[in-house]
Amino acid sequence: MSKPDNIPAPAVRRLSLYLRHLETLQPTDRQTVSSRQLGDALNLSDAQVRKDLAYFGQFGHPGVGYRVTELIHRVRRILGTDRTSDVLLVGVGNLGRALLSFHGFREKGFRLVAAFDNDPRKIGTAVSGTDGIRVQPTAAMPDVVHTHGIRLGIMAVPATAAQAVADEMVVAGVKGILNFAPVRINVARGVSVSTVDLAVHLEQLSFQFSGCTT
Amino acid sequence: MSKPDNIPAPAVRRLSLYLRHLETLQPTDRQTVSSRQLGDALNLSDAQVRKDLAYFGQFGHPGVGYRVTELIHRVRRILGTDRTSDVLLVGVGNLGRALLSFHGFREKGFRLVAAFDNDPRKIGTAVSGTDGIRVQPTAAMPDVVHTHGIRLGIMAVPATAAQAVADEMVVAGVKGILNFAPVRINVARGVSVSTVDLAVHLEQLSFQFSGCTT
DNA sequence: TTTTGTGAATTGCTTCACAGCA
DNA sequence: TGCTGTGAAGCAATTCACAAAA
Repeated sequence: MSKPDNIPAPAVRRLSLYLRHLETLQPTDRQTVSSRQLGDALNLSDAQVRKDLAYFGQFGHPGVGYRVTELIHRVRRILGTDRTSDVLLVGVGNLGRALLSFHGFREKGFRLVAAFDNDPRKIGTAVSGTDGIRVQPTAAMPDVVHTHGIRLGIMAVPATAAQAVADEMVVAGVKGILNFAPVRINVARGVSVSTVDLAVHLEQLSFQFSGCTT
Repeated sequence: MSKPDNIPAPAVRRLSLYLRHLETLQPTDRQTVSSRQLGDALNLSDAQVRKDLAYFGQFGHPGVGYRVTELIHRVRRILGTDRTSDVLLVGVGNLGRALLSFHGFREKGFRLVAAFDNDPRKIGTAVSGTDGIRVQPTAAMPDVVHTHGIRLGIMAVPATAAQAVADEMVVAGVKGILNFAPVRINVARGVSVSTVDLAVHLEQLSFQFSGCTT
């Protein structure tokens, strides 16, 4: 019963934002939201919200709006976060350790369960703030991926190592890579990569005012 | 001599990626790149590359391509990273400390020069790996922003504090905020925000295969 | 030749506007 | 009345294709 994948990529991105906002609504006593209210909260038109959600099914109730808890469940199912999934991390540097001890992933349906690094001084050490995750060599990835049924990996390694590490992850069976190295990563079909480049974000902000001031 | 700002936002985003790739080319002996070569490296069409660059001026040489070092200088000037700019950080938690000790910003034209946090136990302490940055209370922001001429700030605080902290940053004079809290931030006109939500990125990856497998 | 810069054609996303349901 | 879902219209971004330059 999968929808025809004519779904615009921007619509999928916004789906996560809808979910994020809906989750802030749940603790309140509000039972329903209209497309207009959702749009106002995210700076989008009401039509945009309705069209986005309609790509994935009929979730709304005419004259009423969208029921908050119902929509949360539906969106989580679509994103695949209705069940918790295990995630691994490669690269236990400063950023890697920060990500490992970040507990915000849990409530979003992601659980960091393993950490890898090839620095001999790190292998075997426990990562603080993680109830017992120990650093393993990347050679152990295939085993861990298989036994935990892992599909997602976070990569926080230097740019020079990134492509090689990504290749190892893919061979091990990882299907989605969140990449923090400032390089384009090439992967086989069926695997996806999402790159977060901090310098690129700063450059975008920098551009905003360098345009007007000069 | 500013270009008419009919420039598509996606073109500006890609400009950073062009720069990133050009910088990897500079150490090699290659003097020029064609739009096709640049496009191949980034999975874009040659026409896309030419059109993007043409929004900002005429940088190419027909029959030759783009001269690498020339284009690097031009793009940096456009992005405002031809001069190093000082950046502040608010929120000295695990992520904040990781960002402070990340030296990759330097070569991109950004220098982290100050750190703020309102936890009394952190104020006054030095942040390791940062040649001497000491944590200050956020009340000190206006002074620091003024004396350093700071325009950019990174915000690594809990979601619950994010909007209030952002307001303080804007009052202090910050013009661009890189936000790591998973909430939408509202700011005055003339200020821009770029949000990096790690959970959202994982959800996007998760969506890729939850679509096909079910 | 090779390769840029750019109008024209095309694709794709967003907004409009309204029928239909509660 | 209030609100959704959706075809049609409108707009923005990408690709095409070619004249001009080296």
